[in-house]
Amino acid sequence: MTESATPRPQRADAERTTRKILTTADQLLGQDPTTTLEQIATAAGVARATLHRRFTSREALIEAMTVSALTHVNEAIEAGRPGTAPPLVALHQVTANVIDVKSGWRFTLNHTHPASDAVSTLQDQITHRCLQLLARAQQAGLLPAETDLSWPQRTYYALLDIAIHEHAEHDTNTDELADRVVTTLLNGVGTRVQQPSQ
Amino acid sequence: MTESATPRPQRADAERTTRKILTTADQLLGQDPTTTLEQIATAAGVARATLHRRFTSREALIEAMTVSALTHVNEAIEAGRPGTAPPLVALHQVTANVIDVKSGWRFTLNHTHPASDAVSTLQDQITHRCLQLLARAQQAGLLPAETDLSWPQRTYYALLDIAIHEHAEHDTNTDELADRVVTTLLNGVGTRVQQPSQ
DNA sequence: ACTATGTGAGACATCAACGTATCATCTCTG
DNA sequence: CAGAGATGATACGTTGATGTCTCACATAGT
Repeated sequence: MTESATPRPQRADAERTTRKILTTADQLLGQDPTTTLEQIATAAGVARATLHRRFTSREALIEAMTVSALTHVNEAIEAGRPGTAPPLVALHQVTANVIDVKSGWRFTLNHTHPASDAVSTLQDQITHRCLQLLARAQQAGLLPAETDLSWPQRTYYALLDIAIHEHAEHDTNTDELADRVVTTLLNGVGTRVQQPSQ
Repeated sequence: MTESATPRPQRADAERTTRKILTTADQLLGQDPTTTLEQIATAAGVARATLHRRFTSREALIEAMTVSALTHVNEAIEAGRPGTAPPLVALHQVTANVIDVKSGWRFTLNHTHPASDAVSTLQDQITHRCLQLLARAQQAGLLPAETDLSWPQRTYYALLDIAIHEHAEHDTNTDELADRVVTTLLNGVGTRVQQPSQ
């Protein structure tokens, strides 16, 4: 399912260039969404013409970035075995993997772009896997049985974002961050016992 | 401290226009950061020339938006008496107020702009008040004593963002959202509360 | 009612980003 | 090695956002 149906196999050379452009673009656009295509090309070490040869327009570039990023995230999630490993284990593993991958796609994955069909398919897959994992956690008694999972999901996403930020800024260890995310998700940041105030 | 040192008092008429431009700009830029000044002007019901008269450039507009938004947030926080009310009460009240205000400044408050001196002053005030509130919560035993407050702070911000999103999308009741934010912040979404054994 | 101030409409100039095309040169792939 | 493919450099045309200016008209504030 990876690249079985490619009509024209791209030259290895070119593929590297494409990847370089995509990652560089995310990096620059993350700092400033109005970054010029020329700036992106220069930073990627290619001529502006080359960038235009690959991506007919800015939109096309962002679309490609989105597809690439979502694909990587999907793979990262899948590598955590969210459907089979014990919920707590899967939760940690998936979290760690996603933190690593998402750190490289901070712009692409944060702004909600118009979403083509290819993109929304990938997004649905991610959402589905996430909800599946949370549901399994729920069945295992980690989450209250009657809870609507959308709030936990949003919370999980938000905590992931924090962790990704920390990861990118301070190079904090991924596993430590994953642990903090999972712990905070399940237990919050408060003290365990309800204290008699004062 | 509001407008004591204004050299030329703006006409009431004009002030309304200014406000309208600022809020409209946030709304449109939130949907698409590349929105044209002309689109903003049109949506605000003014001529493009008028917008240019008020704000010499796009940068100046965003700067003004930022100052305005941060000022409102500051007031919203202050209205929750974060320094004097009982921590849990203040936490809820501040949260509710901020949700309401921030809902109207989703673009401005989400992108980290270059930060002028005026802006960073306001940001510092906000950060300070937030940390002050969390520290009081910590002293009251709501947070573990030895914890570094930066993670709770980030978590709080993130949960606020979720709530604001919900508020803007589904018109969910502010107090309900504030409650959910505070509860999630302190307890997480897991089933941990009354489960001493098993 | 009078005046300073704000506004809309439109014309105008500018400029940077974008997109395309060409050609010489290089590099992969078989 | 040979040819197909990829790239860099450069030039060119187009477009749209931006910023400025003018003038007639409206509106607020007194």
